[in-house]
Amino acid sequence: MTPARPPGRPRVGIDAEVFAATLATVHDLGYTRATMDRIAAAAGVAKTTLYRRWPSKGALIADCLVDALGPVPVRGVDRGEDMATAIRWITGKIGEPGVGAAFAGVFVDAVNDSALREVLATRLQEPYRVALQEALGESEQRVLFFIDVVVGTLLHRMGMTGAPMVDSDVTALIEMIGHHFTSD
Amino acid sequence: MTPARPPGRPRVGIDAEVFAATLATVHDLGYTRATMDRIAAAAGVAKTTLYRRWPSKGALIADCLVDALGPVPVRGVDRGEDMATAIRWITGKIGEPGVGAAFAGVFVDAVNDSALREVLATRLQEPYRVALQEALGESEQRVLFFIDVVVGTLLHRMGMTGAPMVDSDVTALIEMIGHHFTSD
DNA sequence: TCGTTTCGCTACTGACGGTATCGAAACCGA
DNA sequence: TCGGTTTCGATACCGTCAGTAGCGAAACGA
Repeated sequence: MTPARPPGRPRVGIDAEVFAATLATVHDLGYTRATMDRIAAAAGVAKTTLYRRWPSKGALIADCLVDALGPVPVRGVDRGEDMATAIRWITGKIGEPGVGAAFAGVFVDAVNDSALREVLATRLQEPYRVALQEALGESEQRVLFFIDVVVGTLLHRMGMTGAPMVDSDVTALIEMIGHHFTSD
Repeated sequence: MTPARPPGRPRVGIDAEVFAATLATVHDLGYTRATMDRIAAAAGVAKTTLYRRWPSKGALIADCLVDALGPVPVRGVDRGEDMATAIRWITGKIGEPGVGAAFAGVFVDAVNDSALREVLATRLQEPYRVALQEALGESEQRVLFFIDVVVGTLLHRMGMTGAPMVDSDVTALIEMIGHHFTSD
């Protein structure tokens, strides 16, 4: 049932090394200084190889984030618990080295790049929107609002101060949102 | 008491035209394509003149935003009313042509530019933080949290969809925040 | 008219995203 | 061992854009 391996030189597992090198470079130098040349050098790969696998820097970062984030850990039994879990999960992820800076950087790039915005909306936001809609039993509009508030708040703090949000504010965020989504 | 006019060619009111040209260019072409050459051309001014008055593109955009936003219209009598007023005010401003894109663009630039982040924090956020602290009678931490939630949410929606937040979601944001800040 | 300051213009540098080309490496099947 | 196929590496290159240098001219006050 496994498709026959195509002939030619195989695509060895370069993605993992590229993703790691991308996050490390972004963590060290920031999003704008993390050039494709530097990422390629850090991964021990030619720059042309990057462009053979990803159409643009934004697409590489987006895929890197998809890989770094993984699925949202919700179980679908208790709505309030799932919301708190999701908020603490994404807070922790954004606090990981390079993830927050990469997130904010690609998000900014997307503001004036409709193609990248499409990539971001479909590859990043869409899976989490669907998962949260099922787990929380909320409408699409309310889940999108939930994502806007959580991610927007965390990224704004990250962009303004350069550091992730402190725990007491995360707790306040959880209480505020939880109260809003359970008061009806 | 007015300081004697210095000799030499006077600095005529170029700022207003430059700010208008900046917002118009950003509105037409987006943040990244709004190059300093294009802004200068739209303002009928040489590019070198821009760099004589602002040290970088980010600083120009930041000053342009300060000019476009103006003071926050709070009166300091009713806390809930002032919060709703402030939220609707910044929502409307971000929805104005070019303001939202400029805001998101300079915010992204600032993520990896500590100098620009300093400019943004002091020239943009600081005055509003002080005004809101006085009007709302809240601590610095809670006002900064308030700003993170409001601006972050609006910018995230703007960046993800390319359009400002619809009115029903703005109302939900006001209710959620108002409830959170008056429940103790 | 002279001194001072700002402006416009042209040309330039350096960095970066992205592309083109060509030869070599890595695999499969025969 | 030997072609066929595909991917990779290296180098060179283009276009764009932020930011700078230098010079002459314009706009004032005295």
